[in-house]
Amino acid sequence: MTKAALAAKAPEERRERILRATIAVVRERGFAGARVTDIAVEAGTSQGLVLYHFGSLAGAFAASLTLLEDEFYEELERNLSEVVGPVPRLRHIAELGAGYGPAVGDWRLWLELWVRAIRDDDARAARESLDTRWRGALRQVVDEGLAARVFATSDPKASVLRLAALMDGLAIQLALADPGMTTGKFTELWWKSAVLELGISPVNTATGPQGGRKKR
Amino acid sequence: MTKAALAAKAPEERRERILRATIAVVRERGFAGARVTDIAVEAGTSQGLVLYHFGSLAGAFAASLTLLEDEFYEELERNLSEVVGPVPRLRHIAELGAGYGPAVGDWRLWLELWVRAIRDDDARAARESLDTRWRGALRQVVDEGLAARVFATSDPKASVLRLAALMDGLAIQLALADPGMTTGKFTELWWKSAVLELGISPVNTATGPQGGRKKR
DNA sequence: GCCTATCCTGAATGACCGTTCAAGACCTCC
DNA sequence: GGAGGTCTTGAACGGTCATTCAGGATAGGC
Repeated sequence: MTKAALAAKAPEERRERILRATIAVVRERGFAGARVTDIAVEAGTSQGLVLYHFGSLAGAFAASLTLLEDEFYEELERNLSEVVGPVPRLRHIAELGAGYGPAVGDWRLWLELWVRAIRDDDARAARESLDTRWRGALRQVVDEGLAARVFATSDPKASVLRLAALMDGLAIQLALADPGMTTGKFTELWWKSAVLELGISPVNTATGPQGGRKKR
Repeated sequence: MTKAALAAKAPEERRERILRATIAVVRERGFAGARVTDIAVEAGTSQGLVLYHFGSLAGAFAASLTLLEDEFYEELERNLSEVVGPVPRLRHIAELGAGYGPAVGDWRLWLELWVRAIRDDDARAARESLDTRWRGALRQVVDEGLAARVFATSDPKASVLRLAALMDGLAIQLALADPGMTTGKFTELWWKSAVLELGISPVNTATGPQGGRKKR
């Protein structure tokens, strides 16, 4: 049965490989430039199989969005759990945005998603869900900070909205490699706004003392 | 000669009409969805003429970007001159972003430009120029305010960067009609940030007294 | 060990669309 | 008033894909 079980999983694995390939290709060429053939090659299968599983190219796009959502959620949670205490956590978020990984590529993917969301309902739903979740996470950190009295804001919801929007706006410049924008500047610009927005006192600004990053 | 002069202008007028049509079509369908035929129909001419003037569809896109830049500059200047004094001017900017016109459509065009800028050099150059100019205008207002001692910031450049980025970020939500985002909220969220960022005292917050909008 | 449903392939199909082109209109300048 | 350039047209061309399809492989149930 072990062999059977493994074998039974094969089609499912193929399917997922195609979804990952779809995301990779979109990241590379954008929705507008992604071809069925590109996806098939990237996934190491045939065009036919892409269509067999998802019915159409648009279907593959749509399906890949839900994978994207799932992974985003997962990674977000993993990332935030790495760090304790509202201030370090917020600082961590500032650094996450700049990303230690292939952040520029990721932000480009985000831009692609925004534009697709203008005209495609699946994309619209996905980006809305992603954004809501993301703002929710930020909100949670803010609430923690308020409860601990290290943050102060009269309108947490508005503060979160602004901080989230600021990150998107800075991300555009990062994604487009605007001259003068670097990951370091990204982090510092956002962090400074967060400090201002949430009335974090300079005493609390240092990340060292009350918690801090675990590593990396 | 009057008739001759008018006639001589005709080709040039056609050309410009095509460029405007190009922008209109891109606004409507995005770069990815804009066809030569769409542009021709929108401009009331033939496909052939579009290619005759601009060599290729990409050429028409590129040329339309410079028209876009020109008009953006012009409108920006016109808009800012409508109002005097740093605080009212800043407030005016907050309202401009939300736009009393077809702002949502315009922001969508902006999104399109951002994504195209990822892979197309003309678009990259255009958006960079647009953005630089825009930040320059904001900077000028900030400097005015600093000189008049109604604004206070330790790092005007960073403040401008943040306020510009925040506007872009909020614009995404406006463009995508994120539930809960309206033009009114857009203005207020941004304005509140500007007040915080530039240390505008509540006394100066009211737009009425020392200058204010002219009308509309 | 066959049978059937699922999975998979890649060649064939056909639509779409950018670009080319041959022809004609129109203007200007001589 | 006509020669020669610039404009303008729309039909024809050719390339690029998404999608279809006919046929195989594979595997689990009988």
